[in-house]
Amino acid sequence: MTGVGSDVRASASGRSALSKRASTSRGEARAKHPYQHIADIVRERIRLGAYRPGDRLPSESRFCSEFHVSPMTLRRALAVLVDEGLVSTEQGRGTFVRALDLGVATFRLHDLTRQWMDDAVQVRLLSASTTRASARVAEMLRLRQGQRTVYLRRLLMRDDHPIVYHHEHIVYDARRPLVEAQLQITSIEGLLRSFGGHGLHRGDLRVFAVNLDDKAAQLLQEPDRAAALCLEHVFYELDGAPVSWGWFLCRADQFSLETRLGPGVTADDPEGPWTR
Amino acid sequence: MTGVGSDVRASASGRSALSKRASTSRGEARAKHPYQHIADIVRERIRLGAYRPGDRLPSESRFCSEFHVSPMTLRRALAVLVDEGLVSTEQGRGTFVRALDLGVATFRLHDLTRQWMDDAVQVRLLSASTTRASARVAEMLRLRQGQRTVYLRRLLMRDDHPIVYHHEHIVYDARRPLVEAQLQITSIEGLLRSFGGHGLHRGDLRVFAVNLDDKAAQLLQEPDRAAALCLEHVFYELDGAPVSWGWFLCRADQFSLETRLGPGVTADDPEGPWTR
DNA sequence: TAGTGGTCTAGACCACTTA
DNA sequence: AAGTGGTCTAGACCACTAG
Repeated sequence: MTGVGSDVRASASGRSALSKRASTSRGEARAKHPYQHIADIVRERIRLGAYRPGDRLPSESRFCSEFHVSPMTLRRALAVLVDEGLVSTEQGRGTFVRALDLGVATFRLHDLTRQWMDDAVQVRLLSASTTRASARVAEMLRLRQGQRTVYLRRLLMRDDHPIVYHHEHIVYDARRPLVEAQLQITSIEGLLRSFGGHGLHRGDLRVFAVNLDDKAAQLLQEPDRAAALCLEHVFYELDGAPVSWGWFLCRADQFSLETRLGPGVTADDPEGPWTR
Repeated sequence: MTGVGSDVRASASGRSALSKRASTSRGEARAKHPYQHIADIVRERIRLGAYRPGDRLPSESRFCSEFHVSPMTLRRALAVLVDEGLVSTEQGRGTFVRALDLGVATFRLHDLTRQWMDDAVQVRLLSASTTRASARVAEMLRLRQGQRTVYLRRLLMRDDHPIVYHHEHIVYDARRPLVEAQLQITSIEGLLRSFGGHGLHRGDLRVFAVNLDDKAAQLLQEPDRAAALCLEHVFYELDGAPVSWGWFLCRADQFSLETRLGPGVTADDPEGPWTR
């Protein structure tokens, strides 16, 4: 298939008079841009072991010659692989295939949230009350102890089963309709959007494991002290003042963060059936 | 400070005869590349609210005029902000400031591993034995039940306190010195590198919360059923065959994944002290 | 049709590494 | 000094969106 593949331009875009874009004539085979095509080829070579971890790749100028593209385009292609964590570059030395390294893995919170972005998921407001900031809340929201805050508790349900328990302390500010707006929320989209929708501008997030206390366990229909994934958040206003501090407690059996290291499988090529 | 800042070139590199690089003469003030400088300026404008969530940014050509750089350079600058999740681009429509969105947050595993990459952390091999694959192990490693595997258990200690418990099933293969090499490992660097060092090429990772069973709890000196952050891994050979399946069980009080949403604070500007 | 972002060219000079 | 990656230019054409 993609195999050797020199002269990328001929098979993709390029302004070379012939071929505005390959095969738009029959609407098949999504045309690839040269940089994507090159990235795919090099990734495939890494996957197949033509370039092995620690190896230095051919220099950029060599690649330019091989693929008949300009330096900028070749560079763009390599940037894709750098971005994927597959290779790393060192000025003056070269571009190297990275060995498997746990450290470079990244997880997207999207993987978590899309699990509760389902339409079947409903938001149930458990309680909403104004309170006086405890010492801890005051510290997190940079208030003086005893100042007014609003305390919200919500339960996210799917098919009448609880999956996430959320609670949150919000600085009380009569000028801002933040709280009123939050009380209206009954959908997940609304909940997630609400954080960004009202002047909130920055946030700090933290994911860790917790044991559910008896109240939370009961709400989530889990055994007492069951483990849960906790997503803690603090949101800030434009001027840097914290306005919200809260936690999403996610049932451990429903939520995880996943990712892949190394060259992914680009196309078909189902890489197995493996049974030794 | 960075403020308005038109004509980025004059204050940074550029080939404009004058100024090879600003202020190399007294070795102060790390010179910025134009694209970095522009990204900083635009990020600052977002942070200060000059461009607000949902707003369309000036078009690329306008920015080019303002900063006196070429389209490619301007584009590079915006790419930085796209990468940070601060703005998003839509072909034919424009570039927009993103509202706060939980979904786009990313966590780096590096944040986890650097917490145990400390020199003070030691690796203790608890046991190493050849076993026959159970149904579950066989399924994960794509073996037939009863085939030979190696089972390793390790404890990571800091200051004589256990922080991570790792165990792992490895396909037994006399040709490969993988297991032998793993047995030698006494440092963290060695452990993390070992995954990449022996032909392993790809991996799937998963992070979730678990309750420690009594053995694990005892080893980690935690109460029974304490919550822990579990990092599960499966590593594959070049040809796609799985060779290792294991878990890092991390004490919940020692490990978390953290990240920030929205425009970070670029330079000084300590954005506080906040007490209302 | 005008305006926007997306890609690409064919060079150039720079900073860094290695011999 | 030679070779490598890093940045930049001053345009060009394309695909997409919206009036």
